[in-house]
Amino acid sequence: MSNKKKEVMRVATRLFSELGFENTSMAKICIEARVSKGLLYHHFASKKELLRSIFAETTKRMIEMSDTSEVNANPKEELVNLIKQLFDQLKSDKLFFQLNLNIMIQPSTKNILKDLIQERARHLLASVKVVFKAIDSEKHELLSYVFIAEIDGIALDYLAVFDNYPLDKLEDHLIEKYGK
Amino acid sequence: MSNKKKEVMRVATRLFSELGFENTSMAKICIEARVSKGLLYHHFASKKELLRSIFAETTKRMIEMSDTSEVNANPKEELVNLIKQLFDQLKSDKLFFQLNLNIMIQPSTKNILKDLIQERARHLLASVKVVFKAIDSEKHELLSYVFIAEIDGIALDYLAVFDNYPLDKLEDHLIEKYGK
Amino acid sequence: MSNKKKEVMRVATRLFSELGFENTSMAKICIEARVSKGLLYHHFASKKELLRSIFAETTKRMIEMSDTSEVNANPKEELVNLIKQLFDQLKSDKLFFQLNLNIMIQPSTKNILKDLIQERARHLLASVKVVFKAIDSEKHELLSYVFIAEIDGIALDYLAVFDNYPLDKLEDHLIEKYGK
Amino acid sequence: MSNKKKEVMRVATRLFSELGFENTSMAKICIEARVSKGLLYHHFASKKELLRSIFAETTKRMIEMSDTSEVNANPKEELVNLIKQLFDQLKSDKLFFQLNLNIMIQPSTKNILKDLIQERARHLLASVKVVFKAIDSEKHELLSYVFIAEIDGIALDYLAVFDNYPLDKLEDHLIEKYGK
DNA sequence: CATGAATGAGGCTTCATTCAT
DNA sequence: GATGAATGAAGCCTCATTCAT
Repeated sequence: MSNKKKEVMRVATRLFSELGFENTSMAKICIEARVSKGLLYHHFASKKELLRSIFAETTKRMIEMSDTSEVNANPKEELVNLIKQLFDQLKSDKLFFQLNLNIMIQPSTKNILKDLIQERARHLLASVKVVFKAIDSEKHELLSYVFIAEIDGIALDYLAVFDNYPLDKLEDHLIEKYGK
Repeated sequence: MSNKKKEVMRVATRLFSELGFENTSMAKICIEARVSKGLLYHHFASKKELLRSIFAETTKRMIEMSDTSEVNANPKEELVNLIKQLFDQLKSDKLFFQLNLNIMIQPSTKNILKDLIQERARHLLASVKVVFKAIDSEKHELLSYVFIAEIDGIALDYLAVFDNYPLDKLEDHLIEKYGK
Repeated sequence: MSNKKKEVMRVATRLFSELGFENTSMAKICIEARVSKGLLYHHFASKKELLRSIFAETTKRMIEMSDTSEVNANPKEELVNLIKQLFDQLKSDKLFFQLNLNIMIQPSTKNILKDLIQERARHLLASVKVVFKAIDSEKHELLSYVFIAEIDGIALDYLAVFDNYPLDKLEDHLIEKYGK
Repeated sequence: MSNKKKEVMRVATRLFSELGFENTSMAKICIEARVSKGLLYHHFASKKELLRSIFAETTKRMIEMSDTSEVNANPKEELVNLIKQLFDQLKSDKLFFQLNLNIMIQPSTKNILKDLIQERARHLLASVKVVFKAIDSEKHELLSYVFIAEIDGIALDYLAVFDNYPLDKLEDHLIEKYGK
């Protein structure tokens, strides 16, 4: 991928995160990426396609990351590691999580990304299920949904609902709960 | 409040939910509410004010509802009732929940509603705390945050992430977990 | 119809004629009509609708004109009058005829106006048929088509094909031919 | 002329016909002709030049065709043959005629082709005059103009004005009229 | 001959908001 | 309370053309 194309995606990701998809104009992206409108549309057919490219790229990276994480002998340890990893990301890249929540909820962007969201969700669920199957094979599906809901809910409350959210205490709580 | 003003709020709520705040024009609201632009701006100083009015009205209704729910002798029963009530609402008024998630996450609308969101969150947290205090006075704050995160996460996953979300199974699971 | 709306139609008609539909920007129409873009779109939903309005208005005027022309006792005299009238218009309002040829041939505009063109053509044919029926009841349909083709062909050749077109000689020729 | 250059002209002719000159982008021509933009501009200095090339090529073919038609002893038979030939072309290649009408009337394209249109018109008139001179030497010029107007008008009405145009009946009529 | 990244002006349209009536 | 004409900035996107490779 050409340098300028990458730079456009970088800038667009940041602006979509900070301002929201609808409030980020293609013109602003061009200016900040130091690129002409023509070039932007040379690489991305539309604003929607740009969003889809960003979302797909992100999903790809997520999947790669989870796939390369070594399979641990102990599933509970694995869960704890997963929790730590998620909370680290949440702390270090608030904007990125906000963007992802954002575009999955906003009706317009949600429709644009319908298929990609499904794909990502399926993959995430499958990954978590593998771990829970080793812990409780009977209720592993339900437990996976609960686990994901807890993480998503914490992210949502942390990013969008509460001021002074006790993120660290919640992390400790989850680690204790799932690590036994 | 005049009939036309109410109708405007009704229509705006629906359109904001269906299309998102940024994708709903004042013109569309006027047309669907059968009201002139002049009248709309007579009642609401701006689009932001309209959104704030809707959000505030919703918060007011939420608070009234939780305040009128009789104080139950048994806190666990109370929790179960709360869970049932929340899931019922979630099932019967998806769009409304979507709107609320939406505007709390979207950077632009979030800023418009900053104070109102805080107020609502504080109230919600306080209500839940009261219940958990009766169950486990030591960790009641943390448990309240977890409880809210679970509800929010389930709503989020149900509305925006998964297809075929097993909402009923999750409800049963929560009822069993919190009702002991 | 408000003054500004009429002015927009006047200006647009002139510019479409002079420059062609595709080469007339909405911005130019606004500037020359001294009207804001917002107002233009308040009155006309799109550039296509503006064109349709102009075409429909023109058709209306044409039909009114031909309907009010007194029914002449002598059909041949009537034909001669019709010819004179058409040539007068052709000479006095070249641009207007050019616009009409233009938009009926250009594929994009033709599609926009499909129904209106059909309607106008039907009316014109019917009017001419009435006259020819009184002259030659057997072949009146065919003769009407030929007559219209001659007029249209002359207009086309005069406006778009030949330099120094002998318009007056052709008028005299037609008058003699059809007036016997 | 290289294969790719020919292919570009073929594709451009078709697209100009189907969509109109203004609505056909150079990019689209490149895609459909499977040619890069660089190559297109290597062969044609500009979009205008491409149009001129197409128009000139067409004129050349027209002239060759009429020149190779053997000089017939009988001018009336020659006229009838000419009529048949024109109607055949009109039926078999509607789009091509539409393009030619199109670009001769559209103000922008008309200006681009001014000289080429004149040249073609002069040639056509001269050819027709030769035939009519043999029939009626006194009024041959006027009759030539009328004949051309009839053909052009019929083409125009057939292609752009009427639905269900009785093209065959008009052909028969002309054949009878001019063949005596 | 051939490619495709890159430009920047300009096109159509939408929109929140104001104001005279 | 109520109407709708009017504004002008800004948004997404298209396009002919150039140029380094």
